[in-house]
Amino acid sequence: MMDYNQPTKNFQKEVAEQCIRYLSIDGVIFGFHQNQLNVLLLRWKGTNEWCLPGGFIRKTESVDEAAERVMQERTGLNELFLQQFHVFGAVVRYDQDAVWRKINLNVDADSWSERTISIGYYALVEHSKVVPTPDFLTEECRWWPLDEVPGLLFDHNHIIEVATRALRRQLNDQPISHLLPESFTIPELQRLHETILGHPLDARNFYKKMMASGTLERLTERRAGTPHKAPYLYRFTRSESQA
Amino acid sequence: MMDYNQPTKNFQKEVAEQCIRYLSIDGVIFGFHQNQLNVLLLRWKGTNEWCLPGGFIRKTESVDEAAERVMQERTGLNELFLQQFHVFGAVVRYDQDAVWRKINLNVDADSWSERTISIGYYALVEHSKVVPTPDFLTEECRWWPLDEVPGLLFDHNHIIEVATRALRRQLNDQPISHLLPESFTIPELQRLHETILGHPLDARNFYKKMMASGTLERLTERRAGTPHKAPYLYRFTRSESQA
DNA sequence: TTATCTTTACGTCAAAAGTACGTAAAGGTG
DNA sequence: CACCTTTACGTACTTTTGACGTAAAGATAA
Repeated sequence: MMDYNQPTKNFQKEVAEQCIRYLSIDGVIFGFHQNQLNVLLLRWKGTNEWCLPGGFIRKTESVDEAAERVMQERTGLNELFLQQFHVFGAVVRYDQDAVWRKINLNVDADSWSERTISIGYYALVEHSKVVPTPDFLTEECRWWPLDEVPGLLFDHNHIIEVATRALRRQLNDQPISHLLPESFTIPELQRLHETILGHPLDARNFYKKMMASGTLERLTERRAGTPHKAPYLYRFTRSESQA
Repeated sequence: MMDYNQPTKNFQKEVAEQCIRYLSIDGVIFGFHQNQLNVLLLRWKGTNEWCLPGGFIRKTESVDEAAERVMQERTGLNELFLQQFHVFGAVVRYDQDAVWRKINLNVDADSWSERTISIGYYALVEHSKVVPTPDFLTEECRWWPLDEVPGLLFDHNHIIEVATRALRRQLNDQPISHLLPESFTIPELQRLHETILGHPLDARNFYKKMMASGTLERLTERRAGTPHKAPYLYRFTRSESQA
């Protein structure tokens, strides 16, 4: 069992034994809530410093499995849509000394302060279903609106930027369904697209385009409780591979 | 200096000391010749087995630099268009025993038969400028037409497939210029597009589309020596980021 | 009760992009 | 020099995209 009084030491030992050195996973977990894109961040133990969820790859698991495991642990979700989007492989990715100081880590220079190559994954999840769960190096896990994300540890702001660009590109190719609940209204879907693309869309044209795409199925129910005309609920027809 | 009588042993030692274990680069170098897409392959020393160019990442270089170095060594080119396209991270990527037998390698089980995660890059190069150069594990380096590629070592056939799909996707987004010489005719460009896409295009419509793209500049010369009407030469106006 | 306002769920129309196909001129070959 | 292929255009039609119109639904205010 992990000795939580000496987490760092044990962690280093575990990584060295079970995991592939130099190589890690960083995950950008996107959620959509109150018409905003959110990402799940972790606060480092005993500090006010935030970072992305991540982890090392065990020698016995595939890279995809490692990403899935890490994301599952932080979200409590069994299934999630995951996409590999970039390898961050610069020799100096960030100011290591500055980061070690920020997180009060006394580093064993031989084993821990070496460069790390990181494989970036993004996940699209249903915001309301996530149970944010810190890992043993962090003491808080919560959603941050994408445009309020603070200065993060490591090069994690940069990773979020690249992930966001990749997500935007994906939106052009295929419908993005995993960020919304099973059923949703067209205006809600429009807000999602607007948020990802970063600019407003014409409601009439958006409606037309979605109808023409053939990926949506109208339900008989409508969304009640709105101050105006009750919109129909829709769901994606999960035929092909979708996001 | 490398001892070429004991290449494998020294290679293993070098890798262990200078390079990042478990992690390698695999490169799919595309060229275009005689209306066919070609890839550069290497024949393993003393065998009739072919594989992709590749190599390990040195501790002192970035992943991109490693890819560039490996590709430069195999092609003799200083500048080449490189694109990271996928990480191959399965625990078992191919039948290791079978491969070791094929290449007559006696493997030190502790250090060399471990899994390797590979970062896939593809390169687009001007076919005629390449000087195919084997590395010290191989004794032949040459172009293979994409549709005549034999069964390769490791999972390299799979990697080529994924790279080809990525290249096809890229063609939709941006013009692909690096596969052609500085100046070329529209029909030559059309053959390239047809080859990448895998289906014929209408010459009239292709011409119109290319003219409308605004990325081409017509030269005053024409291509002489053709049995028919001499076509104009064009070149890409290298304004934005192009492939 | 009824006018008003916002939102939804459609529709219209024109510009732009994509697709099918026509053709004259260029440059060989028999 | 007739003939054939290829280039370098052009025309016409269809599909997609984008700007904008509007009636019905549902709440709120007078």
